[in-house]
Amino acid sequence: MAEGGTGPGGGGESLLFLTDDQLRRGIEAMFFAYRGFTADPDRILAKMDYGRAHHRALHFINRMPGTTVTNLLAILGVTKQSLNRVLRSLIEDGLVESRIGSRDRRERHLYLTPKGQELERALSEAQRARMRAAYRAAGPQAVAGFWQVLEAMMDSESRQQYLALKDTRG
Amino acid sequence: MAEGGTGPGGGGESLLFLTDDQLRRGIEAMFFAYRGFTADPDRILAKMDYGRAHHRALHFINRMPGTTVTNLLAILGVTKQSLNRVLRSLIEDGLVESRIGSRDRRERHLYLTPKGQELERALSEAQRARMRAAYRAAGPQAVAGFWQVLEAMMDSESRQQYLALKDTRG
DNA sequence: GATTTTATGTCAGCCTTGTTGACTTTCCAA
DNA sequence: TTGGAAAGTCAACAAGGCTGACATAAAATC
Repeated sequence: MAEGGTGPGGGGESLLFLTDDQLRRGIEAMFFAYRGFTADPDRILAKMDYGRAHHRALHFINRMPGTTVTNLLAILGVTKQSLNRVLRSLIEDGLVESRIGSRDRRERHLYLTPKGQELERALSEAQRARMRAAYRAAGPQAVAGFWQVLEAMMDSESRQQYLALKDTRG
Repeated sequence: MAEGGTGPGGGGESLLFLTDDQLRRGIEAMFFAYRGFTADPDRILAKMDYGRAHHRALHFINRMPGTTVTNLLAILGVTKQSLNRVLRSLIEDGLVESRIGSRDRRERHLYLTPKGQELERALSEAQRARMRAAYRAAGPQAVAGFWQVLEAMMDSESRQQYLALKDTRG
């Protein structure tokens, strides 16, 4: 009882934040927060004939205009058959344009059309609004910690993809 | 250049952390981190005939022994048909026990059997191990910020459920 | 006591989004 | 010129969401 929040061994940092209860709290926070995170775009998508998979494709095509299908596959972590079904509907509906590569004509380079940009904008603005509110409520120091923990939670491959995108302007 | 991290207007807090780039960073961090968050239990579940839905049911039955079906429904946010499919297989396989309520005999109270506890333990330990590593890498201050932002991101109903669980011992 | 409401379970059917496997077409590069 | 990579397609399947309809038991209410 004498130690309070300063740590047991006097070794400097407290390890109280590593108890099973604190870990469980993080697990449940991730579960409930992710539900909120997806809720707003999901409502928009439900009105059209699209799902979360379409949103993810639109997001990353917007972030990496001209990306190839193979690259998108690696980022999304799904099979090409699964992605292809999504891409096909986006292309048919005129949201995504697929251009044959000039250097390597086997490759397809993906771009959002103006219509695709419009939907992407609506979806991401809904998501940004919630993120903005959360940032504002928590403050800049909390946001820095939020990034740190999430980054440390990623698989190394995801982390590399995340870091590669991090300093890229949208 | 002169302002650094102290903010533009001298109004106290910097608002640099609210730029669209910082919001986008949070969005992508959630996407990639959630993938890591579910990866380890998913690998265990894939060996058995279970999925993420079974994991979620096991988690919350473990956290709230004796909970009713209706309560679990509210927490998981799915339909009773969807939950029932999952519960039926867990009960058939002897991981979950469903006891008729003593006060209200319409209610079913749900408990993990020893076998269910064993699987839940394996799944949550995999998830805790990753969370522990992330906490350790980021440090206690970052963890506090991580909780704050996630909590602010939840819908109010989810937040109430989260807070109700937060101070409950497992 | 009769009626209504609540809690649960179940059947049927649908959708999205993931999977594997087999196969074709295109086309770069050795 | 031929092997193999990149892209796309078709078929089949599964998990896990959904809606709607319906059944049953028990509690609550009139």
